Amino acid sequence: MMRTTDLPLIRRSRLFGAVSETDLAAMLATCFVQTLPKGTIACHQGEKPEFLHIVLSGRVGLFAEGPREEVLIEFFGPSDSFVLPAVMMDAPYLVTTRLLDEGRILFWPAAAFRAQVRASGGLAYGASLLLSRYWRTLIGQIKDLKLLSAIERLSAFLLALTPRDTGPVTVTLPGGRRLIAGRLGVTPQSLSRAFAALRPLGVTGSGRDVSISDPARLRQFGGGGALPDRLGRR
Amino acid sequence: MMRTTDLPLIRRSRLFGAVSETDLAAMLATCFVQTLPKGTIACHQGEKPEFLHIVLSGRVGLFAEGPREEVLIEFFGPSDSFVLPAVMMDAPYLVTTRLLDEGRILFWPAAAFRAQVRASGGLAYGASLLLSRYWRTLIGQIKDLKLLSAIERLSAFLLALTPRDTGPVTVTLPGGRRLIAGRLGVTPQSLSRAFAALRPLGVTGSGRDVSISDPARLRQFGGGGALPDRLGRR
DNA sequence: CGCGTCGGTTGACGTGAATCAAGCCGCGCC
DNA sequence: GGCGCGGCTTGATTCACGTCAACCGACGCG
Repeated sequence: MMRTTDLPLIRRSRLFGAVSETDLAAMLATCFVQTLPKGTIACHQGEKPEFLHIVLSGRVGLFAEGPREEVLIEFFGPSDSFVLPAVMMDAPYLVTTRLLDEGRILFWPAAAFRAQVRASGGLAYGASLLLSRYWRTLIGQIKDLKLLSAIERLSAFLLALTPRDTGPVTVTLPGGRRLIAGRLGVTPQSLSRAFAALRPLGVTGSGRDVSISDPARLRQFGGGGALPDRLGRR
Repeated sequence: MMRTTDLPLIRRSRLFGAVSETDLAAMLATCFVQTLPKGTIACHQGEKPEFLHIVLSGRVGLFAEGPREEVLIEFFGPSDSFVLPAVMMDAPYLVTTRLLDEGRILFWPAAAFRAQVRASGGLAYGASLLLSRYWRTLIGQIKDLKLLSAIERLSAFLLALTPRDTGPVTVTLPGGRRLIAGRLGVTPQSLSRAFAALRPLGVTGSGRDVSISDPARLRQFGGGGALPDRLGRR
């Protein structure tokens, strides 16, 4: 169930930055890996966690289910672990997680994880580092939601996808536009209009590919979006 | 600078739940406590952290500064530590923090904290627990922002302030209405209207005091707001 | 006392984004 | 080919919330 090619991916997660090889091997003894098809629901909002999940390949989305609709909160990519807070606290999931592509996921029994994070300082340190990064991405998102217009949020989001200090680029959206819309807190229609509004500023493309002719110009328009730490791929 | 009455408050923070008395004493050797007046800015958005701060008394607000305005993101109360993620990662503050009342604050030099969290598994474990709780409050807030109307958010916010399973109560808002408005992502005027809209549902009161005649009725109206873990006082 | 200030409320109006509703295009399938 | 379907765009209309502005009461102060 666990391949030799999985190990380097597992090692890369910040969770294990301060864990020795031998300790890591012992920890993984209770875990298993599964390849799951696109659309699989790994956690369901409201239920108690049975496993900590770590993404080895593919992408996963965190979805918030509301009384009327469901929106994406954040993407996770390889080497990210998700629902760590729920597992740590043994509290019900606040979100539903769904695979956005086919992907390989590491399953770590929740009780075993809690025991090990209490026993291993290195693992606990890794967890706090990981959670620190996640906190910052959420703070960035809240700032965007409260302070920026839809167009500015899209602009900031696109800029967060582009490498720093680059010329014209084309970036790949981490999902269909329906998903991006949820992530930005707007409807798909409004997202479409926002793209249209950015066209005069050099943003073009269709589907998952977006070209930005002049990132610097876009950046000065966006007023400086607040997404310094980004999750997902890489 | 540190009083004997401070110690119990320090102990109460989840940060130290798994730290022994003697270790705690050693950690606190590098720290100091200050009483600061209302309005003091403890951290300024964009700067690098010099200290980890822990609230011993009073309340602290996290503010996001945008291009046009500034809004409150979250409250912190006694036994909370703030800007922990920035200190952990030695990265610039994403927010500005300001004392909402006069308060006593523990200052813990950032470099010393980082060294100790790497050395002490108990401290790292406490940090990951604390950060887990914070993650959940932010997720709750994002869900509210994306899925609920202003009135529903106010309803959910008020309910998060009231004890579970209670009859008529009067709760105390953690700040003036201008602050609450920012926390809920609306303008003060809209907050005022939202209060007016909830009046028929049994929400009355002025200033910082709000009476709720029938929390159950309010709860079923709110569609189940998403703030299970609350920060701030207590 | 008169006066200014501040926090909050209320009203009239404007606007950004949601909603409703077509339309377009690429794709799989009978 | 003809057809249905899902993802995306576009237009017209509606609505929630922001904006501008007036007003009110509490408070502090000369």
